[in-house]
Amino acid sequence: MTIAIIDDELPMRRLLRAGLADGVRLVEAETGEAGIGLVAQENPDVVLLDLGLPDIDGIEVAKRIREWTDVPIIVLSARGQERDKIAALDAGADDYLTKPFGIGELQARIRVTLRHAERAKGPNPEALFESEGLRIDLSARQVFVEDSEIHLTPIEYKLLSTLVRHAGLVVTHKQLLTEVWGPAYAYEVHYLRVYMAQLRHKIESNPAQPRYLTTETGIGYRLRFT
Amino acid sequence: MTIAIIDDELPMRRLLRAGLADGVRLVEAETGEAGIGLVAQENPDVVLLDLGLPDIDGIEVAKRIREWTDVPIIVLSARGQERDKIAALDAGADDYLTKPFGIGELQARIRVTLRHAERAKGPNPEALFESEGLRIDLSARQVFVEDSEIHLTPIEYKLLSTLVRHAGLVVTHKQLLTEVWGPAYAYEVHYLRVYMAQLRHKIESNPAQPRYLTTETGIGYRLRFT
DNA sequence: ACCAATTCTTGATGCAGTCTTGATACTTCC
DNA sequence: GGAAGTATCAAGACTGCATCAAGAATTGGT
Repeated sequence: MTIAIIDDELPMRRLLRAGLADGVRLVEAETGEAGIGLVAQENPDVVLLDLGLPDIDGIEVAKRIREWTDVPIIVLSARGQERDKIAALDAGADDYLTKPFGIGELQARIRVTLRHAERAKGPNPEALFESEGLRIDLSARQVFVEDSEIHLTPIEYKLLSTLVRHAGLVVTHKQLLTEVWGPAYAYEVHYLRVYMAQLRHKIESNPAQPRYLTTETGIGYRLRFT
Repeated sequence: MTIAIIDDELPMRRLLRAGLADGVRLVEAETGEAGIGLVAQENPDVVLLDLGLPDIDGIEVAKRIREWTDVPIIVLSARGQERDKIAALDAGADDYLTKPFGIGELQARIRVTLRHAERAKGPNPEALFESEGLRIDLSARQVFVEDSEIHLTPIEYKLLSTLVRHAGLVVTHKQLLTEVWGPAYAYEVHYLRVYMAQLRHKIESNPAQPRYLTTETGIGYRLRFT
């Protein structure tokens, strides 16, 4: 069992260390960026996240982590405002505790998330797609073609990452549109065509005969493995 | 979407009705026993549970519900003691809000539980037909013949998947036509002939003497196992 | 707060793949 | 042997796809 702590305050980390030490491996980060990297590297079972980080906002950290993993995130924050809680929970957090909190309650809430994880566990989605000349790292938000990094616009990246999360499977037009542009755009198939063309130009060596981003006529698109 | 409320205080139930009314069906019970029956009967998507019930304790209600279902339980309680929270969470509750709480926070926490439930449903089981040289994976929308993938057009695929869903059984002309082309085409048997021929050419090694896609003269077609 | 650069949206066009339809030959059962 | 049901082939109609390009909106830097 591994628990990741993303918090810049040493006293809080000490408290957590003292309260969680039994048979658990703790890994810690003091900034948002470091925290995201830590989660990507350690693949912990639970993430304890403070909102008041020195670099990026905790909400943003939660969103970034949610881009590639469903690991339980429990927010520990001094902010008790309702709008902070709602924002954090909707950003992908699984629970929200206001400081100060009892360590026993935190332990109980960790047990709840583990119970959920136990029930939900299946083929965990890979945070990395790698195939010959193409490498896509969802946790680092980086795409490499033949070992050189490629710049993608936000929509291009979101579209590609959606395909990566379902790598090998057909993803329907509707599914892509709702996940990338939102439910209101579920039938704007033209957008997909434009952006698939752009992605192919950036990723494929011969965009007219794609190796990776293949068309499933009448259905959607697919990211092929080989 | 159905939400079950187990609470004996009318003002609280009124508050919840007002705050959750949008497109949600609310079912209510005032006692623990009635609440357990309600959950069993209505099979709600979320249960909101008060701990201070007139008959049995809320903790006990949570345990009883957990004996047969994983439906999300959110405890709403006036008791703010840590030991109550721990007891409730360990009894099977998924979240614990202390009264008074903001209705917005409750809505957000309900969204979290629904997210979890969505994820726990997981990939649909047994969407796979496999027999000697033929493999059909409905979830990936892929068809393999002798380990090499076969490309099917949308109608071809829909037709084959309909046969797969009734693998081994005879599927009538009418049934196939209504499921693939729609009710308006229920008697266009000619379409079936054309597409069955195409499917056989793609799937059978000897289309004139089909091993898998067999004709049931006057009735329909069948996908044989061996 | 402004300007420049990037990114997003939208329309138009040619093309490829898919569907529909008709004609014809074959098979099976009575 | 005839009739109903079935298989096959092929061409035109049609839908869906790729691509280019220009104006609108947004973003980032000063």
